[in-house]
Amino acid sequence: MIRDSLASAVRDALVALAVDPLPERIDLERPGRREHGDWSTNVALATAKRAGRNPRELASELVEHLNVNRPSHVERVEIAGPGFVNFHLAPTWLHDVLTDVVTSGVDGYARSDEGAGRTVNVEFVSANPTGPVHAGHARGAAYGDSVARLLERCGYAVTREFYINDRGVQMQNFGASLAARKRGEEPPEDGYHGQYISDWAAEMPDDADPVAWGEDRALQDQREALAAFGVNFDVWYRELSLVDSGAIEETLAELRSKGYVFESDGATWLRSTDFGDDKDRVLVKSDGELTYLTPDIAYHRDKFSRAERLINVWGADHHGYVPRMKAAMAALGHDSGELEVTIVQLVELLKDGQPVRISKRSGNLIELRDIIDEVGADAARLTYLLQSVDSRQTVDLAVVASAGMDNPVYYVQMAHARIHGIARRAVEAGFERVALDQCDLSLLTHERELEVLRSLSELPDTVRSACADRAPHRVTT
RNA sequence: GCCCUCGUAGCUCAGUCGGAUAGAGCGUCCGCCUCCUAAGCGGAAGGCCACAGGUUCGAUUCCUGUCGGGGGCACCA
Repeated sequence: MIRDSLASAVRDALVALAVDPLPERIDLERPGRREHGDWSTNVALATAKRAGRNPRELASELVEHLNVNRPSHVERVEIAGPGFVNFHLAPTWLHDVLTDVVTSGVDGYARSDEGAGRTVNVEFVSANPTGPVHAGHARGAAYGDSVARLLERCGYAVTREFYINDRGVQMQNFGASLAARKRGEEPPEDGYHGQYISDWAAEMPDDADPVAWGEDRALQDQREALAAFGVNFDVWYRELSLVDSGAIEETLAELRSKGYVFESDGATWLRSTDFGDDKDRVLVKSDGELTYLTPDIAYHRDKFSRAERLINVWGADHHGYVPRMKAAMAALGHDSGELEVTIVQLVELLKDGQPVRISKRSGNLIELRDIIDEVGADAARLTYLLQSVDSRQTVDLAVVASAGMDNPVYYVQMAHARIHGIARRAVEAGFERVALDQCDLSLLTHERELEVLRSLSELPDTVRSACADRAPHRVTT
């Protein structure tokens, strides 16, 4: 809105000043310092060189022209620094922002349609179906869901997907552990030893298949815990369904027909080094068993048949796995970039100031459910989203649960309470709320009022960039 | 050893396509309760952007190297 009108005014000025070539884009940004005005452009710096002009002179001519032909709301235009052009605006431009916010509403403001309905599949959490969702999954859950929400806000058609690794030796260990507890015995050495195994075994009917029953039990538990966390998946995709549908064989056949598969040492290999991987990878082991990779390739192939773009949210311990999956997708003919993998760094959980060691073997783990019980789903989610997933995060549960100013969650809650307090007072005092177009917006001149409006004016850009960079922490900070 | 990632205020962290005097919260210090939540508000101090080079009008940002933290390097999943 205001940005467009300023940009077109700048463009007109450049034309009037016979600048050639004209820049393909005119950037208008909000200066960090108030004295640099409300909006600023570096266009003189950016175009002077190619147009054979002196930046400072060009800027000064621009300023002169713009002060004569002032766009609406503009009070004055100034030159600053090496050639920045700064616009100082009347508060009325922020009043327009308020009108825009109110008419667009909660669901309409800061929404964009740049996704244009393109399909994106966001896969996250994907915990093994051998136990509850635990603290190690929580950050990825909050992040993945928030990225999905941002994408939806920007007009993409999003599928939230959970991949279930229900094939392989871990499931057998899990089933054996349940069966052992059911018989009143200790689980096998390489089995699962958590308390939940005993609890679930007690629920298990005598005639149930421990593996199949256990998977359903685990998934039910995961689904409930994630829902309580505000995370709901559209698709729960079972690895076993790839076996049933023949997708794995199809995938192997396609890779083979494209010439990227070879036999060596009795095993079947993917020549992933053709696509940037640092070594070739085994698809079928010499004993005839599939590696973990092979069904996973088939799974991603299937996802590509359902969405134009894939986003995977993986834990830091999987980052070495990224090049081979990208290589496999390239072998199947997909452009790099159509598969994005976001690596979420680990969270160190502090309880009573001490790091909590999580061990799945011994069953010493903090469940997602425990965190929700302790601090609440909203507080936990916001805490995870306050920081870029690129860096390791330390979460102190005592702080998240605390009612003090060192807890940002609490700060937000208090602001919310206060706003409602003001509204309540207004009602008690007999004020009646009227439509915005019956209000005298020119009364909004206090610096604090303008500050709020300025923040609101930035929200659409914030959401857009948070979406484009898959960085929900831009919205929360 | 190789690869990825991070290193910014006392602490926890932002910093968008390379831009102006590097920002926020907490903590610290100073001030403020006689009606909108003191569960609060206002103000101040606080920086070798890990280090060394390079690229250019300009580098916290891009490139190379060094140091330090974390992670990964299977015919495991």
